[in-house]
Amino acid sequence: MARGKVQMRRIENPVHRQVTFCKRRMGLLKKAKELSVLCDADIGVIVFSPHGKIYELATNGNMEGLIERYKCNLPEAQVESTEQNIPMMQLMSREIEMLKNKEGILKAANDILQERK
Amino acid sequence: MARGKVQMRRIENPVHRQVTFCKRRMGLLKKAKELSVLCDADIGVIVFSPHGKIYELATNGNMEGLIERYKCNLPEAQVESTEQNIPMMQLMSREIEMLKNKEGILKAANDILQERK
DNA sequence: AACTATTTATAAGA
DNA sequence: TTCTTATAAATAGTT
Repeated sequence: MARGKVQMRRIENPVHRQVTFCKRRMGLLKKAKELSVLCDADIGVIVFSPHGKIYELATNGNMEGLIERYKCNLPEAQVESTEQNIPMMQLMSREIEMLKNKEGILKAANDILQERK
Repeated sequence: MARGKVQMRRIENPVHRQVTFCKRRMGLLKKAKELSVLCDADIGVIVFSPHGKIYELATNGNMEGLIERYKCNLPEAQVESTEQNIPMMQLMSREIEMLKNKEGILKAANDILQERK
């Protein structure tokens, strides 16, 4: 956003990524607080870093309460949502599968380009 | 933030407040998406409007899962985290990270090839 | 962590 | 709500 546009994709350089994460995370939480104050809204933000560290903001000071309120307002059927009961391991399995698929697609694209060269 | 600074307090004019709510809400969600993509983070945002309407974003596409993950990582909850699953979860975390790195390398290779073409 | 050149977000107006 | 535009704010690259 400054001194050059940024491409909307994962920053590969770990140092650069960490710095940007820190800067933008602060920016995001600031924006959330501002929206909350200016417009009288309740806002919850949860951020999981790539390494699993959690950063959070609940403008009403209570994330648990905010989550409860969120769940109470979900369309009826979701109370017994299966998603809620899916163990973490299953979620991770899905992510791994998705990433492997992506990898396959990228490799294929790569191969095609190399042949043309 | 433009054509005049804004005071950090509730906007009293209802029309003005509604317009600002709409604009800034979109801005907040955009920022959250950007942070997620650039820095490989999972982010959940829940916004309750003053009238109780809910706006939400879960960058992994699943707010329920994100909330579960959040709850699992709360200090109180960590006690009941079954030790049995920890080693497997760590292995899976590593695999996910490795796959993401691979993805980045492949994308970069792809870009280089495309430029040469 | 601080500094700026730029990009982005957005307040006010239409 | 949507568009425009002047200006405030955020931030990418650098030191």
